Amino acid sequence: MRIAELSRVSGVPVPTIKYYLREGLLPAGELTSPNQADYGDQHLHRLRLIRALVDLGQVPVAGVKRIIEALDSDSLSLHDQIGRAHRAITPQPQLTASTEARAEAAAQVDELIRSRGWTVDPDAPALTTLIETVAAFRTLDQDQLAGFLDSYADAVEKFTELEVAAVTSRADRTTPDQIAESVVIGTILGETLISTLRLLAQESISAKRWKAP
Amino acid sequence: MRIAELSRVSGVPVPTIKYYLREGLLPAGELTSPNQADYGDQHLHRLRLIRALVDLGQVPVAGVKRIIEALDSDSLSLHDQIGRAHRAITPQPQLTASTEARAEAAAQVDELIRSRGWTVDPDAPALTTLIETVAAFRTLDQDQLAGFLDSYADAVEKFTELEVAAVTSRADRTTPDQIAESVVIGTILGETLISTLRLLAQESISAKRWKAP
DNA sequence: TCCTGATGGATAGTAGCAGTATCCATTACA
DNA sequence: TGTAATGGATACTGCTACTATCCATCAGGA
Repeated sequence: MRIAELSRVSGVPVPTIKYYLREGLLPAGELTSPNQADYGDQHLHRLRLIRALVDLGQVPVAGVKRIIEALDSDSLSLHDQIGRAHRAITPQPQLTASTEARAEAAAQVDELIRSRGWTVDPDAPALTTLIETVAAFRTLDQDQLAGFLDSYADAVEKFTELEVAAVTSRADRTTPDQIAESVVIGTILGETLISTLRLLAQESISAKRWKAP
Repeated sequence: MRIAELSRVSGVPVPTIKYYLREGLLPAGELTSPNQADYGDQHLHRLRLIRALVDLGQVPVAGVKRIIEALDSDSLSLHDQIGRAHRAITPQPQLTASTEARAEAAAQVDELIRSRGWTVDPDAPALTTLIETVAAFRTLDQDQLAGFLDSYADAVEKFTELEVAAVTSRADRTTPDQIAESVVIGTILGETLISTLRLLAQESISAKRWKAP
């Protein structure tokens, strides 16, 4: 398939495909002559993955690149592939909390992780964001929300169990590469799923409780 | 307090504060002379809210403005305030799915909402995103993840119950304005909380299951 | 064989976002 | 009384994610 057809089938404009090629998100097609290349199904698949991560997952292009590099490096263990994908999508936020608020929040988070027996790299960027967020709740006079941290963690563990089940339910039928891809898609698009479901659930409850008659 | 002190206390640079003033995110201080204005605690509080939404919640500045306008308009019912805040943070993604995939996904989502008895505005932008995401799962050969939609919704309802409890637990002690603000903070920072907790839970499980020995 | 239109590859340009920087005529206050 | 800060206006910057243009080929139909 040539680039025009790839563009037509995927719905991605040709200049954008060229841009993804330049950025190394998409592998080059097989050159059949100095100015003709052939693209296959794997290019279409990759392109769809890119668009899903960018459009739905709101992952920046540079992040998609890091994710793809992790997926493509078969020398990495699945755990390391997942770790890199996580790092690629965890924004390192501006540290905005006061030192005291952060220390308090860090203690609460540490206690949470300890009591749940989670194994977490102390350098995980998500940890910083979590601490900063808990601190923000307090700074914004929303201590009661910070108090629900443990219940939030309960519900989150449910998701994670679901996802592990979803991934392992196919483990016998797929290659490690496909498992890694499933995990990445589940992590990123799963978040979009959760947040939109949450919005809808909230809207529904809000309508029942507070809608003007 | 003058702008320099507001900057020092909040950690936000003076030019940025001026930018927020220009954009109407922050109300002007009270002018005590043509070139001196006085800022109070409500300015500091507002500034902290802005930074939390921007830095932690990843809400674009234009979205923060719409949220603040919703919070400030006391003519709106709580339900409408929440609705506007939701709209301000729901991105309208590029429609990327094929017509058939979208129709299938829409049917699944409709069925989900019907079976749960949710009251959802058919124009809710989150609905479009949800349908597009479910369609993307299928297009990316991850049908098994789409199949978990109902279980995801189960877990999401738990969050929403938690949040309603958190908000109403203070309802007798706060004004409607403060309830609306709590809901907004809970919605947006709550999402940050959920996604970082999810990342940590995944990392922990991934370490236990797949970490190279 | 000739011509039209597409292609790969390179380079340059653009729109939007979130600030930063600069300037100026005041004004606070040591 | 002079130095530093302020409100307000305008201009500039860095970054991201594309778009546009150009060009020397090259495929495929008339």
